[in-house]
Amino acid sequence: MPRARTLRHKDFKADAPAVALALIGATLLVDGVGGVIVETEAYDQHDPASHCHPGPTQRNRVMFGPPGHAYVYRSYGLHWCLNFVCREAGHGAGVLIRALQPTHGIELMRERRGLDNERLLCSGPGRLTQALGITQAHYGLPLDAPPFRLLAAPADTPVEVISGPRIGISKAIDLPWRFGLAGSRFVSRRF
DNA sequence: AAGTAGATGTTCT
DNA sequence: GAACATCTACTTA
Repeated sequence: MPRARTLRHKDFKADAPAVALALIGATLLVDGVGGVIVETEAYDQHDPASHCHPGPTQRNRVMFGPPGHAYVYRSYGLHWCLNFVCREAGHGAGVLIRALQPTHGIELMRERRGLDNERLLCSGPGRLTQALGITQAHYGLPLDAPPFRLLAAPADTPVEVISGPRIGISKAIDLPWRFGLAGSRFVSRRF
């Protein structure tokens, strides 16, 4: 099996829904721990549900910088959520990573999550950051350098992607900007 | 299976 | 103060 291609800056120079769709099937590792991305959501500046909708602020500033970097924020005071910055500088846009199928470092993820059930290790944006050890310390870091590793899905195995409305928001609820790997049991909720 | 409450910190009005 | 890109534990059926 050939070594997978590392995703680079260029892979994030597209609008958020296109990047969110393309990321399904890629492998995300943080210090060697992680798995296959099976669920994402797109957010961009024209979208009232997005953190970058109001323009640059202290929290969202990384989304107005170069693509291919991590935007990390705290959700409901308790959880960290991981986004990938996309599109060109000057416009805010990002892709929320919502679920992984665990493949690497499963024992460590079990310890961090305090759970045995593999299906529940990374099936939600707050769950996967806990399993991978992501915190504010990762804010703004490039995705093509340690501790991150981001590998493209093998080109010879096509992935079937489904989409639907995003979860947990109250604005722009009809945009079908949630993407998932068809049939995966590791998504946070059924489509 | 489905619904609800409560935990908690940051951002915004 | 209110809202919030969430999760868990607990209830009710």
